[in-house]
Amino acid sequence: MTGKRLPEASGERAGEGSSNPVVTMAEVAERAGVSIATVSRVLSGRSSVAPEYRARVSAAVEELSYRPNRLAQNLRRRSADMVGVVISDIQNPHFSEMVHVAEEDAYRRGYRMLLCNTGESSEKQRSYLQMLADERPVGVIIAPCDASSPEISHLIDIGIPVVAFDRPVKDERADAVLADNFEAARTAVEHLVGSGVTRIGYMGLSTQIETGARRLAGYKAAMAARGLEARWVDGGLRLATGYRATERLLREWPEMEAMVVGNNMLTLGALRALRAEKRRVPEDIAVVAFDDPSWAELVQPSLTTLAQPVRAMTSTAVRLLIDNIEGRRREPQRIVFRFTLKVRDSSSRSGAGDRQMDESLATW
Amino acid sequence: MTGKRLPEASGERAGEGSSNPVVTMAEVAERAGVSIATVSRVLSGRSSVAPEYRARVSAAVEELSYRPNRLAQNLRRRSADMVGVVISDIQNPHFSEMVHVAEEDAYRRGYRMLLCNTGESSEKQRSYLQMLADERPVGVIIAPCDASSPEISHLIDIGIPVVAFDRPVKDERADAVLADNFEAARTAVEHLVGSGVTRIGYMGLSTQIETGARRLAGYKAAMAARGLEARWVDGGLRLATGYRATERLLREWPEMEAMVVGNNMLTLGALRALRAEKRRVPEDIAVVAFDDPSWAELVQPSLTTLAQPVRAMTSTAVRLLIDNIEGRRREPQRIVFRFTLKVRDSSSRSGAGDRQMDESLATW
DNA sequence: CTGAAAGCGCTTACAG
DNA sequence: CTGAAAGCGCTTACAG
Repeated sequence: MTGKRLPEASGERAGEGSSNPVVTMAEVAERAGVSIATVSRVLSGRSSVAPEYRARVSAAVEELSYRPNRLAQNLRRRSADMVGVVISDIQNPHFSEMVHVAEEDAYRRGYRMLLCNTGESSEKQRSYLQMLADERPVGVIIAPCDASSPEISHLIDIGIPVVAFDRPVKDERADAVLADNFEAARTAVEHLVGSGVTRIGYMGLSTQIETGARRLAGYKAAMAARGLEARWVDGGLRLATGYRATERLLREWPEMEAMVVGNNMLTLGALRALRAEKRRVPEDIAVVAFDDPSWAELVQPSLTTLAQPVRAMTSTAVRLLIDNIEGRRREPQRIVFRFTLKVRDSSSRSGAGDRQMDESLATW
Repeated sequence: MTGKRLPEASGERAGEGSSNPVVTMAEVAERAGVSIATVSRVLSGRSSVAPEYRARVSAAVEELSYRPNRLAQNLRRRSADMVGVVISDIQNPHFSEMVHVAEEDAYRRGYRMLLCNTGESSEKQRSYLQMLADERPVGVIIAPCDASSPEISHLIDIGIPVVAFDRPVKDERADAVLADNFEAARTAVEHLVGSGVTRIGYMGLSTQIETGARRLAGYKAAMAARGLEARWVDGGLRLATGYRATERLLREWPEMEAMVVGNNMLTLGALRALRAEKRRVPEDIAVVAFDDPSWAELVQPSLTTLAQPVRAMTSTAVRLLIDNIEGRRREPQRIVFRFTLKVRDSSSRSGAGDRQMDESLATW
């Protein structure tokens, strides 16, 4: 020991009558008359401690309002008590709901949520995954915009389990919670065919995104199976691109009788375009849309949708992650959920007008 | 030194040819032939280091792909490189947008986002604030459902700055970024009066929430100033309660000609109730709604709204927080933004029908 | 400018 | 069951 040193800003008191805001385990130990190891053991509950000691420690913890320093625990345990959630767009109601449920479930199990929004940029995704590798969350749930970025494998390499949500990832060690987008698109086509139309177009989510690619594939397969001509446009990711894509589809295929729309943001664009082009729904064009946002019932006519069980999917993802974290490890799992077709007025060519009129006036 | 001990799971190699996944600062120091203090100094850039040493360290960092251990940094610095964001409902588009912008701004400045969703429960808010005190984020942005919970003051006591968003907090040491809800409600009333109606009701956000209380107060003041009778109902927080409150208001005041609605979730309920009661908008009831969600233009007729500058408000909140964190501290600030009235068809009693007909067909 | 050392506040293997 | 001590991987005041 060479020089005397000042204790660095040790426990600066709040000044007020209140107790010291930064109580340490050593102080608890002193008060309880035990070692800090014993305090730690009582708090963790993972080793047995004599009842008397246990009581004394509990009392001291109580009296001092002691709270363990998470930062120290994190360093020791080499991991932060957080779950990383990587999504592409928090403003998409699909992900808002997912984030809501994930946060709730994680919190209930003792973990916090670190939220990362990639905006569908591979660049940002890489940067976030790199950051997550540094922050050492206990696990990561990701709806990847780039399924094969090496940072995903790196997370798994360093022991951070990954669950893919909505969209698969390349690395086969990751769990995956998906929805059957292919089948859902097929269902939409079958429903429309069933209501008497055959010239069914598809205005889809960017096929750059796995979800978009699967939906398009399902649409094409269903049309082919029926011997119908498939015609589609790529609607990108946002309202504005959906609007323009819809215009294009209408221009290229004026005889179109129905359309399947690739997600809820695009639907906002599609509906505006249809209105601008003076196409009535469902009389001129029947519509079935992916996702089931809260306004689906409100628009006029109400919207037939393909709803994903987002709550169940998210809870499953969190559960898979935490099973993995807490050692109930198993083979990588891949769980696929089904969509539900919610038939409302936008897809019923016949009688829709009447039904509407029953429920409301012409305008509302 | 008493007993020999095993190095605890020291740097378990990945097995693959890849380099050791957990490189430490000591290894960088060794490789560069300097002390770890020097490595730290080079990396932090906060002290001057001889150019040659600097170069050697940089090279070693590069060669070993060294990344500092955040968990260790956090313990040393006594704070995690995160911003806590506490909101009431991520599924409300108002907060989705806020979270989106907050995350983006924070990330750009080098901080991550810890997201906490209280669901308007004071209980949950307390629990989250307690948790945040443990996690030691560099700062917290909160839209409080309980302005006076002592945990807010506790955060400030322990040196974590707090910025109130949307709704003020009791503790005067916190900054606040607010919108002028009182004035906005007044604007809505004036707009409706200007379009020729006088029997204007208010279906409002729960007055338990500061925002709701201010909006109601603004409505009442505006009505009083005009010598008009104010009649209102508390619409709670959600679509379903908004629906029922609207029904109640229509029953109690059948002569009502217009209504101001307290937020976007309630609006979904109000519009459904109006439709169920067969009241046409705007012919029977003109509507002005708080918030400007993406579907506002889509519903038929399009919705006149009071839009908050959410993006600017959020960026301001993040900036205030980070100024505080990075030492550009000043007196607590209180910044109030104004709403923008977006006049669309739902509030124009005269000519609305025609205008609509011009832009679209009867149904769409 | 540089290094040796203390210390952040915990957890846990070791010895008793 | 319990305590002393090492160690998690950094940052920084101190001495040179």
